[in-house]
Amino acid sequence: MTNTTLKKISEVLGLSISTISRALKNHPDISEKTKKKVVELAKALDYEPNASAIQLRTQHSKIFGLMVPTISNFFYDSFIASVEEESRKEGYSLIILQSSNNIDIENDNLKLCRQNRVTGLFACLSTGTKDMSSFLKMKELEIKTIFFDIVPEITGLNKVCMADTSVGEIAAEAIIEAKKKDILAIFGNANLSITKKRELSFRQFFKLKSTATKLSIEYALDIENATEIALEYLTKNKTVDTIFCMSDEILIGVMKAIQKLKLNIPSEISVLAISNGFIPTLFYPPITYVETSGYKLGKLAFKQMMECLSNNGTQELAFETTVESKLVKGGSL
Amino acid sequence: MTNTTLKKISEVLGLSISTISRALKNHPDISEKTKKKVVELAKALDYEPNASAIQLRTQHSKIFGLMVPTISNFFYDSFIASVEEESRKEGYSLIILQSSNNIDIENDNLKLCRQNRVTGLFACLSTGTKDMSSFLKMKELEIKTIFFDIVPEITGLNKVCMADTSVGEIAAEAIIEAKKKDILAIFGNANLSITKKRELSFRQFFKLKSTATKLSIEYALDIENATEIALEYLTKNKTVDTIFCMSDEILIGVMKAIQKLKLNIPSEISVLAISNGFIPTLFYPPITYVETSGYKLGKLAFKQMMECLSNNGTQELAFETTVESKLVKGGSL
DNA sequence: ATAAAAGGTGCAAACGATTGCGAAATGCTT
DNA sequence: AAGCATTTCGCAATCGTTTGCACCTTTTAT
Repeated sequence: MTNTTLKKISEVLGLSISTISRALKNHPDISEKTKKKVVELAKALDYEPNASAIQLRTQHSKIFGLMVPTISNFFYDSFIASVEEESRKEGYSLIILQSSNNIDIENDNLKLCRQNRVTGLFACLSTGTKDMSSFLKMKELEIKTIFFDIVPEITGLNKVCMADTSVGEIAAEAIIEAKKKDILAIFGNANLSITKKRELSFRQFFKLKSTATKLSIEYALDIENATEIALEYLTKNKTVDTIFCMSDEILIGVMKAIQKLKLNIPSEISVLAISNGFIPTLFYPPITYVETSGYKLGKLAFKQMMECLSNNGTQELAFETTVESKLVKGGSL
Repeated sequence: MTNTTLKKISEVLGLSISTISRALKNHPDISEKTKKKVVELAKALDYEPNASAIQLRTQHSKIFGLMVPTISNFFYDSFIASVEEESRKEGYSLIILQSSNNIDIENDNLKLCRQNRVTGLFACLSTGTKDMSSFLKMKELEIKTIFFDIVPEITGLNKVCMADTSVGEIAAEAIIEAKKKDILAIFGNANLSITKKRELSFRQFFKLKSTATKLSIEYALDIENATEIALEYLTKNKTVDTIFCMSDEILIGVMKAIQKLKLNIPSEISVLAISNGFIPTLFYPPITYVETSGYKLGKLAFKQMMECLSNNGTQELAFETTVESKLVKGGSL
């Protein structure tokens, strides 16, 4: 029962609740003298406003939701960390949710967000999400949603992504510049738009700039699968001089194969990855990678969220923005 | 304005708000016929209770807070993922907070938890936390707090930890069994109780079981520092046959040194780590490690939280529980 | 037939804060 | 000293839900 409320303060001071409320908000109606008294007592009594009451009254929650397929992921955890930082600065709390790539859980999570009347939602779609109706329901409730990384294909929504097209091109350009001739490129889930974009731009850049390069494309389901693919190419087909990895998972799988075969990087095999930047530095020489920063994407997503919120009422804008990427040279290419 | 409330339902049905409320909660006072009508309309109107209103009325939030020094960490992210899973099952939401090892932020975060009237808090102390008063304030407000991983030294609090003593012993035992004779053991921040426990038990086990072993102890501040230390020992002092790493960070640093020197594992140098299990598998051969599972710790912490909550009122119990650990053999020892 | 006991429902207060509006108190003008 | 503006504050409704209590029907017992 140590909870201090406006009422308690008002009783002690013999003032009305509304006066206390206004004094604490520095309302011009209240005299400096009163304000001072109130603020001092509030501090002494450790007054902390009840968020539920405020939310109920103002219909405004100071809470954001953030849903990812999984928290344990180099990209997402830095994204989360980034958004959390900004949220705190703005006085918002963050409710974190994992969908585990399960559509039922995803919907449950959305419901939780609605029940908590979150002000906004940062959402990364789970792999299998086709039906966007739950998300559209958020829109009806005026819960601003920013989609990131894995985003719906329909238009008219707020989305932030890595500039996947340029990511593919940067990677291809780096390989061509290094004069590599026989490339094994391993991509992830072929159904995701992110994979499609990266692969298409990667391929097209080669077609455009270097006809002399041999390009083998494979898709890996997980780390083990990437290892298998790499092992097969590296043992059977000894001509491959470079392996391109679309993600950290694939890089990890490929590196297992390379270490197992005790191949020297880059003299015997070159490696290039698309990565958040952590995994590539675990190896020696560090792997050269095209940076896709969850941290930067988080900052962008947050910025966009704040714009959505400030742009309140007027017209319903929807942006699609991207984070540009760059090549970070290690010693593997 | 698509928000359905009890009031709206009551108006449509010509019943009172209280009847709707009770019908939806399956209260025995309400007739089956009425219940059916209400439930159906609620579904049709997509009724979703307003969490703020419920919290305000019941003084009970269905929200947990979870604070870690940083989200981007193999151990913490799996801990978070684990707690999130359980929370969802129980209908709780999770507010995630990072302290960034900054005491001011830590206090801000605690304040956020208080304002949101979280039901419980999972807290991992930041490195510099000496003053526990903010945490004790939580206790006054009857916010159940479970400390994990890095916990306060004072007693009478709920704590869950890895069984750090046995972790040290398991590691020492594995090294002795492998008949290693010249060990470099690198630990982390020497001020943390977790470091002290692990080091002490590690040391004592050697003193007890193997007097013939040479043991060099060092402390690394970060990844780079670990690399430096390892490089120095491995180049100057060629007799070291095993490196023990207290954490993933240190393992990463050490592996950089080993890869740089192109030393063969385990023929030229053996490695043993304490780890969550992810990093060790990135290398070939996989590193042998003593498992400290953030996932398991999360499950334990959650269980303890639920016990705290159910044990409501009666007596104020405080438990200190631990997760046992085990050796996971790779090929590095 | 009548009183008592269920059964079904509604009233109204409460949770803690915000806010439009009105009222009292003060100061100023002439 | 009377009138008016300004400053300072309180009243009361409201947000959506829960819940103790009272009320009105039925049914059941006598």
